[in-house]
Formats: sequence, structure tokens, C-alpha cells
Amino acid sequence: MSHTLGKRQVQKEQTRQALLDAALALLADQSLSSLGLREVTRAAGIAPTAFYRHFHSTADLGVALVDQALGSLHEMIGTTLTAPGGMDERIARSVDLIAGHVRRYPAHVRFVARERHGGVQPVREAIARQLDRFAGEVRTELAGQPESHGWSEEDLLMLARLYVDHMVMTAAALLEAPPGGAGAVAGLARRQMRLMSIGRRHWLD
Amino acid sequence: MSHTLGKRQVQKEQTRQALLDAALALLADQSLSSLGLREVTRAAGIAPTAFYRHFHSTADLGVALVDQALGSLHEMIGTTLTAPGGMDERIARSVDLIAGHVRRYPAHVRFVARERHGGVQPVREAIARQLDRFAGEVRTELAGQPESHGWSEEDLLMLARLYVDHMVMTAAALLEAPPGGAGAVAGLARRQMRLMSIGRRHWLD
DNA sequence: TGTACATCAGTGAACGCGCGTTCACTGATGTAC
DNA sequence: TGTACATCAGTGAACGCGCGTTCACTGATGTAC
Repeated sequence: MSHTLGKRQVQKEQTRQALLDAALALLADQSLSSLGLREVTRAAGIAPTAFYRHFHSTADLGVALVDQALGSLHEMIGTTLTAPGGMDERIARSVDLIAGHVRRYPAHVRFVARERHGGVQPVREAIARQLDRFAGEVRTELAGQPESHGWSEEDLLMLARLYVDHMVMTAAALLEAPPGGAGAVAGLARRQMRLMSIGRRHWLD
Repeated sequence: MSHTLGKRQVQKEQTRQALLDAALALLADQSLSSLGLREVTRAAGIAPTAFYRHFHSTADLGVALVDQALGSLHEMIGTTLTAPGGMDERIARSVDLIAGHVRRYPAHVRFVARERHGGVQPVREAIARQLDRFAGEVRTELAGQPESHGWSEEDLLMLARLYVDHMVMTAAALLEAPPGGAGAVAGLARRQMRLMSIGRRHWLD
């Protein structure tokens, strides 16, 4: 028998998750730098002082939130890029994937978009670190494609960053789209990806 | 004689500007949604209650700040796009212009990047409105270029938005670049712009 | 299995503090005659 | 130009409130024998 996680640890983990969930909900209409500890514990249904059993501060909680929020993105990366089909089909599928992700995890997406340049340094750094990792993964995927023959490592990373930033931008735009406006945002994103793909195709001309 | 602005109005305007300046400085390391009214008046050297003579709330002040911050950008637009020279030269000049702007107005740039997706709705909307205006202006400039022959209005706006978003992204990246790292960020931005320009050139193929 | 002790997640009272907002005010600036 | 009154930017006291953090505590869970 290995470790089945004692009752205590299970409950502690549940409380921790309740704090993260409560914080994420509260961050729908404010920034992390104005999120209060008491506000979070109140929403999570525990005493304010219990907060300290899990996090040093709301900034610390924010860093934990980054990992959860961007962890849910990892699955997407491979799926997006390894898909078969022609350029336009692949682009359409990528945008649909982003749109689906935004619909499924709107609070996570909002949090990342908001805090990427937000007022809490450790959180900004955690997001930057994760997005760098993503760019690295995208570069690896791109490197394996026949279209990348002859490309330098540096240029592959350049393109990967452009894709990742465009993805984040598109996700943020979808969030702020008015009801029924998601289609227009998606259409715009597709055409922009198309332009970038054409640029990629002729990069070495 | 028309209006020479009475003494009273001049002083009021000075106090208002002192509030805006103080707020902008304080926003270097926090978000608008956590900026306190007393904090601002303290930094500006006036009584807390005098704040209400100028703004309804810090959110209101934020909206005023948007206009000042993005007003300082308008000058750039024309200069960037109407410049002569080959593609690479024009790209290099654009990136230099962005870098110069970030060096001259770091606080404004930070504010816009931070609050673009920040926790204060009216401010987000004001920034979106201004960036839409910019995109419209860029589209007009692009429309006048020979490279745009045969392009639809819709596609021109698509490209304009891509350029504007990339500009904001680059400005934000320059801000967070470590000392001495600005060159690498600028180099990356140039290559990304080059790829987009190549995509533009072959858009109608 | 039972017992005695250790651990530690969560509690609740208490603290000092800065917050946003109200109010009646002051006194310099502006205006009417 | 001088006088009498109006305006209004900025003041300072006061308010009730929620904040982050401390502390000693409780009682369920975990562990050693």
C-alpha cells in the first residue's frame, strides 16, 4: 500500500480548492491587487484566519491560480498544431478550439488576460514563465512540420511567440465580445492567422 | 479679447493635473481597482475631500487618464506608416518609434497595458474605444498605400487591428524587458512585423 | 484492537489602521453695478 | 475705479466600516506502543 492521502489532507485540499474557486469568482470584476483576504474566506465559507493555513497572502494565492489556469491550456497545444488538413481547415479548428476553451473556462482566461500585465509582480512573472513554456512547446511542434524546413531555431521561436500572443489576444477579445459577437471575433482571428500563415509560407523566399 | 482662463480655472486645472500625475505614479505597482482616493490626494498634496471637485471616483479619474495616455500616442500613427523606404527600413523605424515612446512615457504605456483587460469596466471600455480609433486611422493610412490595391475594407481593418495589437504587445514587452534586454525584444518585434508584412504582400496570391 | 499523546486545520475575539464619504466652513476669485 | 455680493476650490473634523494580522483555543485526525 502506498499513500491514499489521509482524511486530513483530503479536507485540507478541498478547503484550498474552495479558496481558489472563490477567489477566481471574485476576480470576475476586480483585479488581484484589490482582492481582500477576508473577502475570499467569506466567499469560501471559512474563518479569515484559516486562510494562512494555505497561503501567505492573496498574491501567493494568485500564483497558485496561474498554474491551475494555464494548466488547463496545455491539452490544447498539441491538438491545435498536429491536426491534419489544409491551412484554412487547421486555422478554423484552432480558432474553434480557442473559442471552446474560452467558453469552458471563462474565469481562468479572464484572470490570465487581466493579470498578465497586472499589478502583482510574482503573478506577472508566473504567467510570463508559463507562456514562455507554451511558446517553447509550440516551437517544438512547428519544428516537426515540413513547412519549417530551413527555418532557424530563432525564427521558429519568433513565430511560436507570435502564435501564442495572438491566441491570448483572441481569447481576451472573445471574452469581451458582446452576446452574439463571438462569430465576428472568430472570423477576424481566422483571417489574421491566415495572414500569418501566408507570411510563414513565404518567409524564406 | 476672448477667454484667457481665469486664475481660478488655471489653478483648478493644475490641481486636476496633479491628481492625474500622482495617480499615474502610484499605478506603477498596483492596479486601478486597488488605487485609493486618499492615497492619490496624499501624493498630490491636497485634502481628500478636494478630490470630489475633480472626479466622482478613482474609476472616473482612470477614464481621464486613458485619454491622456492614448492621446500621447496619436502623433505616432502617421509618422510610423507614411515613412518612406523599403520594408525592412520602415519596420525598423516603426519599432524604434515604439521603443522611443515607451522610454518617454513608460507610466502611460504601463497603465494602458495593465488596464486594457483590468478590473474597471469604464476604463476598459475607454481603452477599447481609443484602440478602435487607432485601428481605424491605421486602416486609412494602409488604404492609401499601393500595396493595398485590391484589398477589401474588411481585410484592411483586419490588418490594421493586427498591427495595433502587435504594437501594444511590443510596448508591453519592452516595459517588462530586463535592463539591456530591450534590444532582443525589438529584434523579435521586427522579425514578427516582417512576417506579417510578407503575409500582407502575398495576401491576394 | 485499545489507549495515550501529538499534530494541525479551522475558530473567534481582539487590535490598530486607513478607507470613502458627509458636512459646515473659509477665503480667494469673479461679477454686477 | 470702488463696493457689495456670489461663487466655488480646497479644508478639516467626524462617522462608521472592513481590512490584515496576532493569539490562545478546540477538536478531529494521525501515530506510537
